[in-house]
Amino acid sequence: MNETDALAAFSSISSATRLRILKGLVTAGPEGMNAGEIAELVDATPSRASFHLSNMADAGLVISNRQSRQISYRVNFETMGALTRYLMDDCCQNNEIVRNCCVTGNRC
Amino acid sequence: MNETDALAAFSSISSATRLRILKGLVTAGPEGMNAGEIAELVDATPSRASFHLSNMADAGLVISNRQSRQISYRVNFETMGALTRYLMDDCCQNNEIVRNCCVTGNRC
DNA sequence: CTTTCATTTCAATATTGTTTGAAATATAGT
DNA sequence: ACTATATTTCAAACAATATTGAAATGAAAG
Repeated sequence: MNETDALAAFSSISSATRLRILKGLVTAGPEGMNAGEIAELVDATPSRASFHLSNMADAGLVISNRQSRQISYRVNFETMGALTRYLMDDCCQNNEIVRNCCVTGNRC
Repeated sequence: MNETDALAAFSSISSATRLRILKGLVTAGPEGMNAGEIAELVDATPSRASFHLSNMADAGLVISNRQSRQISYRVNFETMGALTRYLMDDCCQNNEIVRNCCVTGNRC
C-alpha cells in the first residue's frame, strides 16, 4: 500500500457513518450486507448510504457485487490488513510500543 | 481507545501534510522536532504547520513541550499503538487476514 | 524595556466533503 | 410493455476543513 491509498483509506474511515458501516460489514462476515440493510443499520437514506459506500469502495475498503436486484457489500480484508500494516510499518517504523500493543491479549 | 478518539486520529492522519509530519516525527524519534523544522520538512508556512500540529495534538498523536523559545513535538506512540489495535481488533475483530498481514516479514 | 526569534491565533477566503430529494438505472415479476 | 423494488446518480444547499497573511503571544538577549 502506498501513501495515496493509505490517505484514501484513512479519510474514508474518518467518517462516523463509514466507520460504523465498516464495523457492521466486518460483523456480517464474507456474506456481506445489501445496500438497503446497511442504510438501515446506520440510519441513513439510501442515497446517503450509497454515497458512503461508493467512497469506501473507491478507497478499496469494500467490494460490491450485484445479487439480482440488490447490491451486496463486503469488507475487503486485504485492504484492511494492508492499512493496519501501513500504520505499523510505514508510519511507525514497526516501533516496539506500537507492535507490542497489537498483540491481542496485551494491555496497551 | 473509543470510537470518538479513533475518528479524531483517523481524521488527523487522513491529511497528506499531517501524515508526512507523523512520519517525520517517527523518524526523528523521542527527541522530536521543533515546529519550525517540521514546517520546513513539509514545506509549509509556520502558521499552516502550527494548525496541523495542533490538530495532531488534539487527536493525541503528538505531544508538545516548549524548549526555551522553540516548541518541540514528538510522536505519542501510545496513541499510535492504540489506534493500530483499534483497527485490528475493534474494526476488524482480529480477523485472520488482517492479523497475518501485520506480522513484519509476511507478504500481504 | 526594547528588540529579535519562534510559534500561535485570528479572520477572511478557498476548498472540500456531506446531506437532501428528485430523477435515472437496473432487475425481476405480472 | 408495465409496475414494483433496489440502488445509484445528480445538482443544489449546507457544513466542515484548509490556507493565507497579519497581528498577538511568549521567551531570550542586548
